Amino acid sequence: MAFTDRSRPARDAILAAARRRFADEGYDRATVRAIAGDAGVDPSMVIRYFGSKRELFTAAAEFDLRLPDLTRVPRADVGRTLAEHLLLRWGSDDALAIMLRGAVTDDAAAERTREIFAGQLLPVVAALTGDPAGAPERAGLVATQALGAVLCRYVLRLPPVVALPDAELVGWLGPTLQRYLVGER
Amino acid sequence: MAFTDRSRPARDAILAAARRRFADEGYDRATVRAIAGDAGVDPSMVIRYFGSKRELFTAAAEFDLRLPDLTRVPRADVGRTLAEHLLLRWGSDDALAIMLRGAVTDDAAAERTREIFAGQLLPVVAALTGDPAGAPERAGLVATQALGAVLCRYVLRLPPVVALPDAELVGWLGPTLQRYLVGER
DNA sequence: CGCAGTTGCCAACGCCCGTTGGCATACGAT
DNA sequence: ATCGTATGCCAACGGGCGTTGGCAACTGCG
Repeated sequence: MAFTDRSRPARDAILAAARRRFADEGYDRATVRAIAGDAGVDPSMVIRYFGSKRELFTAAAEFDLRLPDLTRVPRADVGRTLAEHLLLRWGSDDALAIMLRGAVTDDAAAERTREIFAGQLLPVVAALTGDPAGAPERAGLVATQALGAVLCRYVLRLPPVVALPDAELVGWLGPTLQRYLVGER
Repeated sequence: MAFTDRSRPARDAILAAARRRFADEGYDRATVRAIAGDAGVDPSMVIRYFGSKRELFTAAAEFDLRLPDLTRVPRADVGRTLAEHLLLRWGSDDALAIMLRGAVTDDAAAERTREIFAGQLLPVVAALTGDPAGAPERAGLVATQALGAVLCRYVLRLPPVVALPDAELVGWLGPTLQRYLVGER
């Protein structure tokens, strides 16, 4: 069975609703029925169009972090540039919340997170550093600080971290990322 | 209804099994039935002794991070000391995994995390810094790095972060925490 | 026009969940 | 020894879940 353009609005609505629900509630709590309700669609259509709840999640968790090419910014600014990008772009988007909430809940989603890490963050770091052997380690360190910040700010909502203005947070995190990216070992 | 010492072994077994399950699977996936099975007990006993699944979680998530008194270590070593404590103590324990997995899944658990943050980490930081107004901000920053490291290492299991030896990880994270704790703003 | 195939809706299935109530059994205070 | 009560087990409940199959309505191609 194939799908025609006629069902595009429905499929798009389902995907949008799924992203919102998965981001807000995580994999387990976001129910197919609720997603269908948000999308104004029957639950059975969700299964028809996406196969299963898990496949729907996979489709919803497909995203491009669009990391900047750090080789094109002055070497002294790479930490700040990355921090800005992570907090401003990822913060406003649901992408990272989906990723975190899903990854913590679901093993398949955790695997997906590792893929995104290996496929998107690691290459950027590897291209930047003159230390190819140390690239995975450096990328991992960057992840600890970047994901930790997103976690505390957008998922746990720790009050002082939420209250901190973007610029100030970038001011703190930038040097940390700078050191992890290109600092001495 | 009160409980006698006779049921202590059962209650302890339930609590231990709950900690393991909540840490491994998060709040939603850890079922009362599975916990009871692990503890060698009927599911109904879990409810009888703890009231409900949520109350069981609350009991299981009750823990003391036993943060060191940083005012008793040389000021230059506070970052490294804290990093060591977080990774070595929290890493070997299930406590933080319960906290993270629960907090991401469940609103009540997220609130609990905020309480632990405010009740245990913040005072340590406040006692340390000469900058009382900046203490919450500094504690928040420490949380981003510390929880991020635990997240990447023990929950997401990012390979490079898992592979990094404890000592080396402490070597990277120590200076970061040092700057957040007592560095210039 | 006729027909194959997509769409949408409805009802239902089977499953597992947290939770409850009842009923023997074993204890411990009196 | 007796009795109140805590313990343990069993069976069941109501409910929500993901998923399935069938059936009407509509579409677009020949």
